[in-house]
Amino acid sequence: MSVNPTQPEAAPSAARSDSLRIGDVARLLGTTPRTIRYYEEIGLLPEAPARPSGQHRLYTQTEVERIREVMRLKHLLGVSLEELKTLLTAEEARAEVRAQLRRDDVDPGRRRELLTQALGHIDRQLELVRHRASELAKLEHELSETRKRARRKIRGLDAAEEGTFPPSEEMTPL
Amino acid sequence: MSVNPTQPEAAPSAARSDSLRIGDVARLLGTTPRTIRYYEEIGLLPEAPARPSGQHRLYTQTEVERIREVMRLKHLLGVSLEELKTLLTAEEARAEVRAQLRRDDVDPGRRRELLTQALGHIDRQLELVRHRASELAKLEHELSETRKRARRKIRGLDAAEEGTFPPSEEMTPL
DNA sequence: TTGCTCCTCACGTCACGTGAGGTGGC
DNA sequence: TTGCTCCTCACGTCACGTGAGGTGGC
Repeated sequence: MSVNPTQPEAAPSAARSDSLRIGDVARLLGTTPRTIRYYEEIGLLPEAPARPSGQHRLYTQTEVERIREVMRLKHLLGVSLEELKTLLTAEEARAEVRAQLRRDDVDPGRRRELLTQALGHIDRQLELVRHRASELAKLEHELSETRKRARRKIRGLDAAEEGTFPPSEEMTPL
Repeated sequence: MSVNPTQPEAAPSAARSDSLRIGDVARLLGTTPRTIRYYEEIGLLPEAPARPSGQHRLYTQTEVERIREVMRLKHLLGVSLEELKTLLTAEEARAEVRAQLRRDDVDPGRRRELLTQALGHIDRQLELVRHRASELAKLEHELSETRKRARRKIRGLDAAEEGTFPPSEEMTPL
Protein backbone atom coordinates (compact mmCIF):
# COMPACT_ATOMS: atom_id res chain seq x y z
CA MET A 1 0.00 0.00 0.00
CA SER A 2 3.00 2.28 0.17
CA VAL A 3 2.13 5.53 -1.51
CA ASN A 4 5.31 5.73 -3.50
CA PRO A 5 7.30 2.50 -3.23
CA THR A 6 10.97 3.36 -3.55
CA GLN A 7 12.06 -0.06 -2.38
CA PRO A 8 12.18 -2.57 -5.24
CA GLU A 9 9.84 -5.52 -4.74
CA ALA A 10 12.30 -7.79 -2.97
CA ALA A 11 12.01 -11.23 -4.53
CA PRO A 12 10.28 -13.51 -2.01
CA SER A 13 13.34 -15.59 -1.35
CA ALA A 14 12.78 -18.80 0.57
CA ALA A 15 15.91 -18.03 2.55
CA ARG A 16 15.32 -15.99 5.70
CA SER A 17 18.40 -13.91 5.07
CA ASP A 18 16.32 -10.89 4.05
CA SER A 19 13.49 -11.37 6.53
CA LEU A 20 13.37 -9.79 9.98
CA ARG A 21 12.02 -10.86 13.32
CA ILE A 22 9.40 -8.75 15.07
CA GLY A 23 11.90 -7.19 17.46
CA ASP A 24 14.15 -6.04 14.61
CA VAL A 25 11.20 -4.59 12.72
CA ALA A 26 10.02 -2.73 15.82
CA ARG A 27 13.47 -1.25 16.44
CA LEU A 28 13.76 -0.27 12.79
CA LEU A 29 10.43 1.57 12.86
CA GLY A 30 10.75 3.06 16.31
CA THR A 31 7.91 1.09 17.82
CA THR A 32 7.42 -2.08 19.91
CA PRO A 33 6.63 -5.72 19.13
CA ARG A 34 3.44 -5.37 21.12
CA THR A 35 2.18 -2.62 18.81
CA ILE A 36 2.87 -4.69 15.69
CA ARG A 37 1.09 -7.70 17.20
CA TYR A 38 -1.81 -5.49 18.19
CA TYR A 39 -2.18 -4.12 14.65
CA GLU A 40 -2.22 -7.67 13.38
CA GLU A 41 -4.77 -8.63 16.05
CA ILE A 42 -7.27 -5.94 15.02
CA GLY A 43 -6.74 -6.65 11.32
CA LEU A 44 -4.75 -3.55 10.40
CA LEU A 45 -1.93 -5.80 9.27
CA PRO A 46 -2.41 -9.09 7.41
CA GLU A 47 -2.83 -12.12 9.65
CA ALA A 48 0.30 -13.96 10.74
CA PRO A 49 2.88 -13.18 8.03
CA ALA A 50 4.41 -16.58 7.41
CA ARG A 51 5.80 -18.28 10.49
CA PRO A 52 8.13 -20.89 9.08
CA SER A 53 10.15 -21.52 12.24
CA GLY A 54 7.92 -22.51 15.12
CA GLN A 55 5.70 -19.65 16.16
CA HIS A 56 8.06 -16.83 15.32
CA ARG A 57 6.81 -14.14 12.94
CA LEU A 58 9.13 -13.30 10.07
CA TYR A 59 8.70 -10.16 7.97
CA THR A 60 9.88 -9.58 4.42
CA GLN A 61 11.11 -6.19 3.27
CA THR A 62 7.77 -5.37 1.61
CA GLU A 63 5.88 -6.28 4.76
CA VAL A 64 8.14 -3.99 6.75
CA GLU A 65 7.44 -1.15 4.31
CA ARG A 66 3.74 -1.73 4.68
CA ILE A 67 4.01 -1.45 8.46
CA ARG A 68 6.11 1.69 8.07
CA GLU A 69 3.40 3.30 5.97
CA VAL A 70 0.70 2.35 8.45
CA MET A 71 2.63 3.92 11.31
CA ARG A 72 3.44 6.97 9.24
CA LEU A 73 -0.16 7.66 8.29
CA LYS A 74 -1.28 7.13 11.86
CA HIS A 75 1.40 9.51 13.09
CA LEU A 76 0.76 12.25 10.52
CA LEU A 77 -3.00 12.09 10.18
CA GLY A 78 -3.73 11.41 13.83
CA VAL A 79 -6.72 9.24 13.06
CA SER A 80 -8.07 6.33 15.10
CA LEU A 81 -7.04 2.83 14.10
CA GLU A 82 -10.61 2.21 13.02
CA GLU A 83 -10.55 5.17 10.63
CA LEU A 84 -7.11 4.16 9.49
CA LYS A 85 -8.41 0.69 8.69
CA THR A 86 -11.06 2.26 6.48
CA LEU A 87 -8.45 4.33 4.67
CA LEU A 88 -6.22 1.31 4.18
CA THR A 89 -9.06 -0.81 2.89
CA ALA A 90 -9.51 1.84 0.24
CA GLU A 91 -5.79 1.66 -0.45
CA GLU A 92 -6.04 -2.07 -0.90
CA ALA A 93 -8.85 -1.52 -3.35
CA ARG A 94 -6.36 0.63 -5.27
CA ALA A 95 -3.82 -2.20 -5.22
CA GLU A 96 -6.58 -4.40 -6.61
CA VAL A 97 -7.18 -1.84 -9.33
CA ARG A 98 -3.50 -1.80 -10.14
CA ALA A 99 -3.50 -5.57 -10.53
CA GLN A 100 -6.60 -5.53 -12.72
CA LEU A 101 -5.29 -2.72 -14.87
CA ARG A 102 -2.19 -4.71 -15.74
CA ARG A 103 -4.31 -7.41 -17.30
CA ASP A 104 -5.65 -6.42 -20.69
CA ASP A 105 -8.98 -8.18 -20.39
CA VAL A 106 -10.66 -5.24 -18.67
CA ASP A 107 -12.85 -3.07 -20.85
CA PRO A 108 -12.14 0.68 -20.91
CA GLY A 109 -15.41 1.51 -19.14
CA ARG A 110 -14.48 -0.59 -16.15
CA ARG A 111 -10.93 0.75 -16.22
CA ARG A 112 -12.19 4.29 -16.08
CA GLU A 113 -14.50 3.45 -13.22
CA LEU A 114 -11.73 1.87 -11.18
CA LEU A 115 -9.34 4.73 -11.83
CA THR A 116 -11.94 7.33 -10.92
CA GLN A 117 -12.62 5.49 -7.69
CA ALA A 118 -8.92 5.44 -6.88
CA LEU A 119 -8.73 9.16 -7.61
CA GLY A 120 -11.48 9.72 -5.06
CA HIS A 121 -9.51 7.90 -2.38
CA ILE A 122 -6.40 9.92 -3.13
CA ASP A 123 -8.35 13.16 -3.00
CA ARG A 124 -9.81 12.31 0.39
CA GLN A 125 -6.33 11.67 1.79
CA LEU A 126 -4.96 14.79 0.17
CA GLU A 127 -7.67 16.87 1.75
CA LEU A 128 -6.85 15.49 5.20
CA VAL A 129 -3.15 16.13 4.69
CA ARG A 130 -3.60 19.65 3.31
CA HIS A 131 -5.92 20.67 6.10
CA ARG A 132 -3.42 19.55 8.72
CA ALA A 133 -0.56 21.18 6.85
CA SER A 134 -2.33 24.54 6.79
CA GLU A 135 -3.15 24.36 10.48
CA LEU A 136 0.48 23.61 11.22
CA ALA A 137 1.65 26.43 8.97
CA LYS A 138 -0.52 28.88 10.87
CA LEU A 139 0.86 27.71 14.21
CA GLU A 140 4.39 27.97 12.87
CA HIS A 141 3.76 31.52 11.74
CA GLU A 142 2.41 32.54 15.13
CA LEU A 143 5.33 30.95 16.95
CA SER A 144 7.92 32.59 14.74
CA GLU A 145 6.25 35.99 15.20
CA THR A 146 6.43 35.50 18.95
CA ARG A 147 10.05 34.52 18.55
CA LYS A 148 10.84 37.67 16.64
CA ARG A 149 9.39 39.82 19.40
CA ALA A 150 11.45 38.04 22.04
CA ARG A 151 14.61 38.47 20.01
CA ARG A 152 13.94 42.16 19.48
CA LYS A 153 13.59 42.63 23.22
CA ILE A 154 16.84 40.84 23.91
CA ARG A 155 18.68 42.92 21.34
CA GLY A 156 17.18 45.99 22.95
CA LEU A 157 18.59 45.00 26.33
CA ASP A 158 22.00 44.30 24.85
CA ALA A 159 22.07 47.67 23.12
CA ALA A 160 21.06 49.39 26.37
CA GLU A 161 23.92 47.70 28.20
CA GLU A 162 26.34 49.20 25.70
CA GLY A 163 24.99 52.64 26.48
CA THR A 164 23.22 53.04 23.16
CA PHE A 165 19.59 52.87 24.15
CA PRO A 166 17.18 51.05 21.85
CA PRO A 167 14.83 53.12 19.68
CA SER A 168 11.84 52.20 21.83
CA GLU A 169 10.88 49.37 24.16
CA GLU A 170 7.66 48.28 22.54
CA MET A 171 4.81 47.09 24.72
CA THR A 172 3.97 44.17 22.47
CA PRO A 173 3.34 41.03 24.50
CA LEU A 174 6.18 38.56 24.67
CA MET B 1 -0.93 30.91 27.41
CA SER B 2 -2.40 31.53 23.98
CA VAL B 3 0.43 31.96 21.52
CA ASN B 4 -1.05 34.97 19.84
CA PRO B 5 -4.12 36.20 21.68
CA THR B 6 -6.46 37.82 19.18
CA GLN B 7 -9.32 38.00 21.65
CA PRO B 8 -9.12 41.14 23.81
CA GLU B 9 -8.78 40.40 27.54
CA ALA B 10 -12.47 40.39 28.36
CA ALA B 11 -12.93 42.33 31.56
CA PRO B 12 -13.72 39.83 34.34
CA SER B 13 -17.27 41.03 34.74
CA ALA B 14 -19.11 39.80 37.81
CA ALA B 15 -22.15 39.24 35.64
CA ARG B 16 -22.33 35.79 34.02
CA SER B 17 -23.49 37.26 30.74
CA ASP B 18 -20.11 36.64 29.10
CA SER B 19 -19.28 33.36 30.83
CA LEU B 20 -20.14 29.97 29.42
CA ARG B 21 -21.14 26.64 30.93
CA ILE B 22 -19.06 23.57 30.30
CA GLY B 23 -21.42 22.20 27.68
CA ASP B 24 -21.33 25.42 25.66
CA VAL B 25 -17.55 25.52 25.84
CA ALA B 26 -17.32 21.91 24.70
CA ARG B 27 -19.62 22.51 21.74
CA LEU B 28 -17.71 25.64 20.81
CA LEU B 29 -14.39 23.79 20.79
CA GLY B 30 -15.62 20.54 19.24
CA THR B 31 -15.01 18.41 22.31
CA THR B 32 -16.97 17.05 25.27
CA PRO B 33 -17.55 18.17 28.87
CA ARG B 34 -15.87 15.00 30.05
CA THR B 35 -12.63 15.91 28.28
CA ILE B 36 -12.58 19.38 29.82
CA ARG B 37 -13.22 17.93 33.28
CA TYR B 38 -10.50 15.35 32.70
CA TYR B 39 -7.96 18.02 31.75
CA GLU B 40 -8.85 19.87 34.91
CA GLU B 41 -8.58 16.63 36.90
CA ILE B 42 -5.02 15.91 35.77
CA GLY B 43 -3.95 19.51 36.22
CA LEU B 44 -3.72 20.53 32.57
CA LEU B 45 -6.30 23.22 33.22
CA PRO B 46 -6.49 25.32 36.39
CA GLU B 47 -8.55 23.81 39.20
CA ALA B 48 -12.25 24.59 39.32
CA PRO B 49 -12.61 27.89 37.45
CA ALA B 50 -14.98 29.79 39.73
CA ARG B 51 -18.23 28.04 40.50
CA PRO B 52 -20.48 30.82 41.69
CA SER B 53 -23.78 29.02 41.22
CA GLY B 54 -23.86 25.77 43.12
CA GLN B 55 -21.38 23.30 41.63
CA HIS B 56 -21.61 24.46 38.04
CA ARG B 57 -18.37 25.46 36.33
CA LEU B 58 -18.43 28.80 34.53
CA TYR B 59 -15.76 29.80 32.03
CA THR B 60 -14.73 33.31 31.02
CA GLN B 61 -13.67 34.13 27.48
CA THR B 62 -9.96 34.00 28.38
CA GLU B 63 -10.40 30.60 30.01
CA VAL B 64 -12.11 29.36 26.88
CA GLU B 65 -9.20 30.62 24.77
CA ARG B 66 -6.77 28.82 27.05
CA ILE B 67 -8.65 25.55 26.59
CA ARG B 68 -8.76 26.12 22.84
CA GLU B 69 -4.98 26.49 22.74
CA VAL B 70 -4.48 23.34 24.81
CA MET B 71 -6.65 21.32 22.46
CA ARG B 72 -5.00 22.85 19.42
CA LEU B 73 -1.48 22.00 20.56
CA LYS B 74 -2.54 18.48 21.48
CA HIS B 75 -4.16 18.04 18.08
CA LEU B 76 -1.30 19.47 16.04
CA LEU B 77 1.70 18.21 17.97
CA GLY B 78 0.24 14.82 18.82
CA VAL B 79 1.99 14.66 22.18
CA SER B 80 0.81 12.91 25.34
CA LEU B 81 -0.99 14.97 27.95
CA GLU B 82 2.00 14.52 30.23
CA GLU B 83 4.36 16.03 27.62
CA LEU B 84 1.82 18.73 26.91
CA LYS B 85 1.71 19.57 30.60
CA THR B 86 5.47 20.06 30.53
CA LEU B 87 5.19 22.35 27.51
CA LEU B 88 2.42 24.36 29.11
CA THR B 89 4.31 24.72 32.37
CA ALA B 90 7.04 26.31 30.30
CA GLU B 91 4.41 28.53 28.70
CA GLU B 92 3.22 29.61 32.11
CA ALA B 93 6.78 30.43 33.03
CA ARG B 94 6.71 32.74 30.01
CA ALA B 95 3.52 34.37 31.27
CA GLU B 96 5.36 34.86 34.55
CA VAL B 97 8.20 36.46 32.63
CA ARG B 98 5.77 38.74 30.86
CA ALA B 99 4.35 39.87 34.20
CA GLN B 100 7.81 40.47 35.68
CA LEU B 101 9.00 42.33 32.62
CA ARG B 102 6.20 44.85 32.91
CA ARG B 103 7.41 45.86 36.34
CA ASP B 104 10.44 48.07 36.17
CA ASP B 105 12.14 46.73 39.27
CA VAL B 106 13.87 43.89 37.43
CA ASP B 107 17.52 44.46 36.60
CA PRO B 108 18.57 44.06 32.96
CA GLY B 109 20.63 40.93 33.72
CA ARG B 110 17.62 39.11 35.08
CA ARG B 111 15.45 40.40 32.23
CA ARG B 112 17.87 39.03 29.70
CA GLU B 113 17.97 35.69 31.47
CA LEU B 114 14.17 35.39 31.51
CA LEU B 115 13.85 36.39 27.88
CA THR B 116 16.53 33.95 26.78
CA GLN B 117 14.76 31.18 28.67
CA ALA B 118 11.50 32.06 26.95
CA LEU B 119 13.26 32.03 23.60
CA GLY B 120 14.44 28.50 24.35
CA HIS B 121 10.87 27.34 24.97
CA ILE B 122 9.67 28.91 21.76
CA ASP B 123 12.50 27.31 19.80
CA ARG B 124 11.66 23.87 21.16
CA GLN B 125 8.05 24.24 20.07
CA LEU B 126 9.08 25.62 16.69
CA GLU B 127 11.31 22.63 16.11
CA LEU B 128 8.47 20.23 16.88
CA VAL B 129 6.13 22.12 14.57
CA ARG B 130 8.62 22.43 11.70
CA HIS B 131 9.53 18.76 11.84
CA ARG B 132 5.89 17.75 11.59
CA ALA B 133 5.26 20.26 8.84
CA SER B 134 8.09 18.88 6.72
CA GLU B 135 6.89 15.31 7.18
CA LEU B 136 3.41 16.36 6.11
CA ALA B 137 4.77 18.26 3.12
CA LYS B 138 6.59 15.14 1.95
CA LEU B 139 3.44 13.04 2.27
CA GLU B 140 1.46 15.67 0.40
CA HIS B 141 4.00 15.67 -2.42
CA GLU B 142 3.87 11.89 -2.75
CA LEU B 143 0.09 11.87 -2.77
CA SER B 144 -0.17 14.57 -5.39
CA GLU B 145 2.33 12.75 -7.61
CA THR B 146 0.21 9.62 -7.33
CA ARG B 147 -2.81 11.73 -8.16
CA LYS B 148 -1.18 13.10 -11.29
CA ARG B 149 -0.44 9.59 -12.56
CA ALA B 150 -4.03 8.51 -12.00
CA ARG B 151 -5.34 11.57 -13.84
CA ARG B 152 -3.00 10.97 -16.78
CA LYS B 153 -4.29 7.42 -17.09
CA ILE B 154 -7.90 8.57 -17.07
CA ARG B 155 -7.22 11.20 -19.72
CA GLY B 156 -5.50 8.51 -21.74
CA LEU B 157 -8.60 6.33 -21.63
CA ASP B 158 -10.84 9.23 -22.58
CA ALA B 159 -8.65 10.08 -25.54
CA ALA B 160 -8.67 6.42 -26.65
CA GLU B 161 -12.45 6.38 -26.57
CA GLU B 162 -12.53 9.31 -28.97
CA GLY B 163 -10.40 7.35 -31.37
CA THR B 164 -7.27 9.41 -30.80
CA PHE B 165 -5.00 7.05 -28.95
CA PRO B 166 -2.86 8.43 -26.17
CA PRO B 167 0.86 8.94 -26.83
CA SER B 168 1.82 5.96 -24.65
CA GLU B 169 0.27 4.06 -21.78
CA GLU B 170 3.08 4.35 -19.27
CA MET B 171 3.74 1.46 -16.96
CA THR B 172 4.19 3.68 -13.92
CA PRO B 173 2.35 2.26 -10.92
CA LEU B 174 -0.97 3.86 -10.10
C1' DT C 1 -43.54 21.72 38.01
C1' DT C 2 -41.27 20.18 33.78
C1' DG C 3 -36.91 19.98 30.84
C1' DC C 4 -32.53 20.78 30.29
C1' DT C 5 -27.85 20.84 31.68
C1' DC C 6 -25.04 20.24 35.29
C1' DC C 7 -22.68 17.34 39.08
C1' DT C 8 -19.86 13.15 40.90
C1' DC C 9 -18.84 8.33 40.99
C1' DA C 10 -17.62 4.48 38.50
C1' DC C 11 -17.28 1.10 35.03
C1' DG C 12 -16.16 0.50 29.83
C1' DT C 13 -13.00 1.15 25.86
C1' DC C 14 -9.13 2.09 22.76
C1' DA C 15 -4.31 1.61 22.03
C1' DC C 16 -1.21 -0.05 23.69
C1' DG C 17 2.59 -1.16 28.23
C1' DT C 18 4.17 -4.60 31.15
C1' DG C 19 5.15 -8.54 33.52
C1' DA C 20 4.19 -14.02 34.03
C1' DG C 21 5.39 -18.30 32.55
C1' DG C 22 6.96 -20.95 28.85
C1' DT C 23 9.19 -22.32 24.21
C1' DG C 24 12.54 -21.84 20.09
C1' DG C 25 17.04 -20.74 17.61
C1' DC C 26 22.41 -19.19 17.28
C1' DT D 1 23.71 -25.66 28.08
C1' DT D 2 23.37 -20.66 28.49
C1' DG D 3 21.34 -16.15 26.66
C1' DC D 4 18.59 -13.96 23.91
C1' DT D 5 14.34 -13.19 21.60
C1' DC D 6 10.18 -15.01 20.73
C1' DC D 7 5.33 -16.72 22.11
C1' DT D 8 0.52 -16.23 24.40
C1' DC D 9 -2.35 -14.87 28.16
C1' DA D 10 -3.74 -11.33 31.01
C1' DC D 11 -3.79 -7.43 33.90
C1' DG D 12 -2.44 -2.24 34.01
C1' DT D 13 -2.70 2.46 32.03
C1' DC D 14 -3.80 6.62 29.41
C1' DA D 15 -7.37 9.43 27.56
C1' DC D 16 -11.25 9.64 27.51
C1' DG D 17 -16.81 7.50 26.60
C1' DT D 18 -20.89 6.33 28.80
C1' DG D 19 -24.45 5.48 31.76
C1' DA D 20 -26.31 5.77 37.01
C1' DG D 21 -28.36 8.50 40.22
C1' DG D 22 -28.95 12.99 41.90
C1' DT D 23 -29.06 18.31 42.13
C1' DG D 24 -29.51 23.27 40.17
C1' DG D 25 -31.30 27.11 37.10
C1' DC D 26 -34.58 29.35 33.17
